[in-house]
Amino acid sequence: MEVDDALREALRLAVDPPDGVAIESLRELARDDDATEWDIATAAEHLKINPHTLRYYERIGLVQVARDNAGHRRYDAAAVRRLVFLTRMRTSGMPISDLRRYIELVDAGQSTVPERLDMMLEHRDTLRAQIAQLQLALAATEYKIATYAGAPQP
Amino acid sequence: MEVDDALREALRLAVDPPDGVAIESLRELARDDDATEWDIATAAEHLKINPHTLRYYERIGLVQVARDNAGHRRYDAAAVRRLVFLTRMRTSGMPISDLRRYIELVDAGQSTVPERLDMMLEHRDTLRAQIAQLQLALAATEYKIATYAGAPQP
DNA sequence: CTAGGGCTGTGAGCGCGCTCTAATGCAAGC
DNA sequence: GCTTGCATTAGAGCGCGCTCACAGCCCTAG
Repeated sequence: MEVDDALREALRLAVDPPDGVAIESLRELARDDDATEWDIATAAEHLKINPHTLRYYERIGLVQVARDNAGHRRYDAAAVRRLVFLTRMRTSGMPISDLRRYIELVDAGQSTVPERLDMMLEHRDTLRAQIAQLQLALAATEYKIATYAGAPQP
Repeated sequence: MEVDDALREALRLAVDPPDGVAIESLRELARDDDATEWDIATAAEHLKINPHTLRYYERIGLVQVARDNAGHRRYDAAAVRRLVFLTRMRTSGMPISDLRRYIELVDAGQSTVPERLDMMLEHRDTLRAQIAQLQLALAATEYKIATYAGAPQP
């Protein structure tokens, strides 16, 4: 069947790892180069988010950030690590309300580990479902591309 | 290195295909069972979107839907197929403005195939990037899970 | 000493994509 | 015939997550 072949090909393209996730991107999660002390502009640049958003996150209690003697924010390694995690969770669709809850738990100490684990397990499910969705969308897109490119003006 | 092992494991979990995308989910894209004639409630149920949203999509020109003699919407196979595609694109983050443009092109006929192809190619890039992002988020989540579950109250 | 630029906090504004409201209408069942 | 229920339309409203505006402060360069 011709259509089935096209579908299978679209599926293959959609599911095959695109270009490999670099392990370096992960290492930062465990890293601890405690020399960093960034101002808000630098932090925003590295995290690729708007400085306004950084202030906003602090306002709603997602991070605490120390000030220098001019009253300006100084982002240390711990703050940056937390923000990396937060932005990862945000870009993967975790709502701010959940993040506030999670941070609340983190700040409450070790006794909250079980609930945090629950949250992460749930988010893992969400992520898997989301990835599956995106792979379907990718397959649909590949299919359209094949249709459009394969037979130019039929 | 212990940390590296944990990272690699998290990565493996994140990138390995979770439970396989069913090819059946794709087949509907090419299907043509022209017997379908759904009212808005049925269509909404099948597409898993709010009836209000269906009306909204029609209002902004994403689909045209015929009426029965009571003036109620009747979704035929063509409309449903288009809506399946539209919702897939929506859930994968394509903005409504782009979808309007795309539909405009589709309705304008074969001569717009090259531009449609461009749009799909661009969306494919977006999707791949998005999936990569999600896999990073998933890896981060797996890492947290491993931390929380692996060493209960260290 | 002064001007400029970038920071500060806080409240308001905004864009997106729905989602609901309100007024009205048709159609089947009792 | 009347009620019940789901449909219709256009327009208003809303929740989320930023994003910006404003007024004031501090530091540095000239």
